[in-house]
Amino acid sequence: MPELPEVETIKTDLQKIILGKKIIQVNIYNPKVIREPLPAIFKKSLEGLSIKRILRRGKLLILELSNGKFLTMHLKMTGQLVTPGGGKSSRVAFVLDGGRILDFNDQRLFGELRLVSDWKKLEFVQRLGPEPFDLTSVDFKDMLLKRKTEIKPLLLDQSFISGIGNIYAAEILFRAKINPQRLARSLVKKEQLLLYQEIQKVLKSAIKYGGSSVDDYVRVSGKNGDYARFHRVYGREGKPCFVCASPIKRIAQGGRGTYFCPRCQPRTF
DNA sequence: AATGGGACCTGCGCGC
DNA sequence: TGCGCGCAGGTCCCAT
Repeated sequence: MPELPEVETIKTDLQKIILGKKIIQVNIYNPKVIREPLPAIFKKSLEGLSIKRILRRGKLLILELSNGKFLTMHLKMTGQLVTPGGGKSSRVAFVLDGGRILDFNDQRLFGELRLVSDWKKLEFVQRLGPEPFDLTSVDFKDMLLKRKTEIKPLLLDQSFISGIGNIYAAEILFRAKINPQRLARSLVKKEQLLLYQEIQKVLKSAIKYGGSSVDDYVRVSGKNGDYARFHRVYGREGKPCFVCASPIKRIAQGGRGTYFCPRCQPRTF
């Protein structure tokens, strides 16, 4: 799915298109993605409301509505928000005033839509760690020292830091020249700072280029994000490292693929 | 606290 | 062409 840069891109795309628009009709093609309230209530409550503000927290997208409630959307692995609608894996369609249709597509049905009175009270949100751009390097260093885990799975842990997913964890560690299996608390000061800086740089740059279209992710217009061409390791198993030409390696960590360059990111313990 | 496994789902690409 | 397997951007839940 969309990680922070993709959700941020969708947020700004949506702001240009649906801000202030009224939701005329909600068509539910697969009720599974509606987590609360019951689908019929969800539909009825939303119809007639307009969209006041669009926010993001971690990988969660939040639409503030004219009655003060919030529509939260988590795209998980394959969720998309696209207009015009009509996609084949459309699960919910929002018909807006003016006739525009915003589709929530989700091939794998992991995505979650909720209509709630306070998004900040969601358990999922309560557990989220800091936003990367709100975090200071001093705090980040402290956080690293407290953790005994391998650094790569830690970057994926949304209660540690929110918004980083499998692609950007790999890209960030490559640029910081840190082996993904290093223990968080084993990083020396210089590495801690470099990691902090690369988190900021990679995420900002990915936002600037509209995110990474690897599998399903597309922008609201249906067009691809443009950051994948800057990927240096993700999905490049066996291919030569752009820096040193050694083959990129893939290992499993916590059941997920990790890509890295064994030469640029050596295991120095 | 941390780690490992499986679950939730659908679809794609690969080797045979 | 068909089949079985591994894999996929995320998160939750359970067991150890």
